[in-house]
Amino acid sequence: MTESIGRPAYQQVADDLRRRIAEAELPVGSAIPSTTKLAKAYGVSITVVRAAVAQLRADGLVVGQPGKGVFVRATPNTVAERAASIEDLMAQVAELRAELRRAGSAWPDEVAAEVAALRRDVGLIRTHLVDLYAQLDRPLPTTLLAVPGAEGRVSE
Amino acid sequence: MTESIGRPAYQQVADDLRRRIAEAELPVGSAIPSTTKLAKAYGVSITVVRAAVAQLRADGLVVGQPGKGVFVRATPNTVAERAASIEDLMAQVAELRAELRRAGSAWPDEVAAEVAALRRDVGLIRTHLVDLYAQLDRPLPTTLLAVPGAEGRVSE
DNA sequence: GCCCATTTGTTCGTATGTATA
DNA sequence: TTATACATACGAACAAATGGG
Repeated sequence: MTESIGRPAYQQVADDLRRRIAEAELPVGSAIPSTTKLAKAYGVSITVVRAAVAQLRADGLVVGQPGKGVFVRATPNTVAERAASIEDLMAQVAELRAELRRAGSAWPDEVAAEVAALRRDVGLIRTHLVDLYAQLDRPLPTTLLAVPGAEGRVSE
Repeated sequence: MTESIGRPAYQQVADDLRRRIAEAELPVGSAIPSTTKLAKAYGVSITVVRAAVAQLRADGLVVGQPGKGVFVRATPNTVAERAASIEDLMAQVAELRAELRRAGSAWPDEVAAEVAALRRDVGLIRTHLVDLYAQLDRPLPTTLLAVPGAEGRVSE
């Protein structure tokens, strides 16, 4: 109606709600307007609002409680902030590896095996994260690429 | 018949389609039956079928082409691979912590602190991956949801 | 405790637009 | 051109949960 662009109405509503959540106009923990209120505010039908909210719910941004409302669960831009935690994790792994090398043979063999398996899985996760960033059409954080953790040679 | 359980009809249809895709009854690359055929086959309305297919599409299992059909894009196992690695990583961390507790004083304190920090960051990584899946219009792999001790609480 | 308005979640039917064959 | 099929959008109805009176 108001928009004549090709993008579907329910996605436009979902995008606007994502923006309002990101800009803290709809803070985390608060309830978004009800379905009927959103329909009147955006000038669309109930079906369009339901489709938009269903998309946000599928994304995990909001969670609905029957009889109460739909509440904001997280913000879309927390992803970029949490990307730093990856860097921290890699640093922790590197530190742990250094500690392991320093301790040398004082460590039980089975524990060394556990740590090795842990390192392997972290590398796997890193690979998957790279793939996910690629699918997001978002540049991979340089800190994630610069991590040399994938190639740790412990005397084994 | 299938209404004996409280699970919604569209989720039951989605579950059955996932099973048929996983068992290669609907191979990757092939087209699933049309909306009307599925509605008649399952004895439900068009709306239910469309909701089920929309869920599969959000999970990245199928992709729809207007005028042609809905084609299988991947198997649930493939999609669940990334989530499974998370599960393994968390299991490894749990095992490592158990080993740490068993070894007792044999472990240096600084290493114990590193492992604790590592465990904290693994939880952060999990939430990070959840958000990445959200931005990919894929809500959550079911295996990731089924992770034991999956508290949706981010310390916030 | 009971009734009632509100809200979400689900389901139904139908109509229109667009793409494919 | 006609037919099929998906995507979107409209309206309507019911159940369940919540909260106020």
